[in-house]
Amino acid sequence: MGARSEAETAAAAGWAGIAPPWSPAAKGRGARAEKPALSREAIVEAALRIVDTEGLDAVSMRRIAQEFGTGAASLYAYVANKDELFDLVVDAVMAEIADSWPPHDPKRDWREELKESTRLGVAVLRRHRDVAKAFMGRIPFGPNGLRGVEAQLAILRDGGVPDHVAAYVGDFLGSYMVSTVIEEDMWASRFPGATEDDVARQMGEIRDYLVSLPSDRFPHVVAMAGKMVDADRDGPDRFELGLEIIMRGIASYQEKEKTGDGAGD
Amino acid sequence: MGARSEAETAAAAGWAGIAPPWSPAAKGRGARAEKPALSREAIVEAALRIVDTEGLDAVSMRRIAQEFGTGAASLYAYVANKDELFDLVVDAVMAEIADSWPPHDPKRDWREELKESTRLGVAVLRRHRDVAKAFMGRIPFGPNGLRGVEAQLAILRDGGVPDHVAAYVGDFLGSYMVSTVIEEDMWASRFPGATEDDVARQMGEIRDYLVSLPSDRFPHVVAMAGKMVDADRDGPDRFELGLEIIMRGIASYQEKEKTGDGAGD
DNA sequence: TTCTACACTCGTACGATGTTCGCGTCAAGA
DNA sequence: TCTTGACGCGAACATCGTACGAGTGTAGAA
Repeated sequence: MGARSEAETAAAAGWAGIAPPWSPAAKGRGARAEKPALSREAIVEAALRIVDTEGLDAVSMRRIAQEFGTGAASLYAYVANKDELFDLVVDAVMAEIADSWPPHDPKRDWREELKESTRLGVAVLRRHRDVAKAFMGRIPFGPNGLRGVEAQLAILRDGGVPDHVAAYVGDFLGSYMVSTVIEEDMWASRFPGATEDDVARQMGEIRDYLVSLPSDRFPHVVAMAGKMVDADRDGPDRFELGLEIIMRGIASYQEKEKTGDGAGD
Repeated sequence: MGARSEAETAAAAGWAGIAPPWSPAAKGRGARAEKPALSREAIVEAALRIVDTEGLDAVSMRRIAQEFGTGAASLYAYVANKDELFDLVVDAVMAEIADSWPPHDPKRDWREELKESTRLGVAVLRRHRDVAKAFMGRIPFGPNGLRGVEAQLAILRDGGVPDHVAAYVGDFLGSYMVSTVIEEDMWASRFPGATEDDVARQMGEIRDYLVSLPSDRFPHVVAMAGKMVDADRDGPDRFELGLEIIMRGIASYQEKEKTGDGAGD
């Protein structure tokens, strides 16, 4: 319990109905006062808020219910189970991502458009701590996920990328976004409560460990220890490098001018 | 309980010490008969065996202990906690992967070598059901993980790929392998107990759903539904396509001949 | 050979988790 | 005012990871 109003405390203690007349609870079921009433959207919002402040692992049905001053069972009237709830959370984040994208401009270079989309998407994921973990093993085919896919396909096809490549690249870039953020968050989440400095020191220790390996068996690892570990710090550079690698790879499939020739599948 | 010997059953029931003299348990601590004695390696082996037969989520400390006819508490003498155990499992799989790789041959094309490594790695991951999920958010810097990194770096650097690119590509390909297998397994794991046909039907339904979308708002998704969903079935093709995209991207960074000039970092 | 002390095993318990069941309460209709 | 039906949600269940400490077999000392 933290700072909570009397009304919330009353509701949380199960006083609904026997609350004193000056309590909002006395005004009837729907008038449960400041806290938003239970609903699918409100539950998803609350879940996302908890992700932002306490991390994905802190999201439990009880913890969400607590946000409404009630018990976990109440949530099951609006959500089938935790898995479905996470589907909704993922789609809510996909909405943020798709909303962050500028409208498709066929005159721009498709590589730049795609890069920018991916950058913006990663930015949204980063804003929500480790929500990226929830994306793993989930098909983003909710309504907002589809908006994102549609936008990506528009860029790719207008850019002259063959359909069978374009059909795959959406998933590919999605996975890349998610992996990127998960990996970035790894260091921090592995040592909960660690400060930036702690993380930096941890990475220093790992680099020292790599350097200390027998250089006859691990010559390349020893030689590259600095580049491998330090690179993890300035994530943007790594991320941009991967992005550029992917774009160049895709570009090599680009049909410079659209001939009627089908590449088959 | 499945088919188990009398000795195991006795041990499982907590009869250690009061077992009848003809029971193997009576022969003393070390002689617990057929079942391997508790040890770090044996625990990791058991965990991996459960992953293979029942999936990653079925791996609990109790379930592993059951494999030895004992309780969960006994495992903590060999393993600090479940997280460390999973580190060991991951490294054990990394050992399999690294062992599956042929020795580096500088005369071969580095792209082909790298592709083959990745293919073999994915094959190992696939063999262990959804063990790939355990790789997520884990740095593969165990002894065997390092062997793998070393091998990849050797291929890349000998191939003339600049160091700062090579340092990143190892992680990149690792993520790609893991994401690939997780995505492939997604369909199956989402509907536990589903047969191949069930999965195929599920995917058909999704394709139908995509086709049924309003084509004014989702023109590209509707047009590409077939290519997007069906492509999920023959994973190898998608996987190979991604592999080729990555290789072409990396190749664009390749220095054709090694000049003394350092690319800096 | 007997006794002592140590190291290790593992039953039990604790606090979490997701989910289900059904009691009890509230608000609308008769 | 009384009845009725819907639904909120407290309590319970099965499962999880993990800590603790009593009990056990073994090895070394006497």
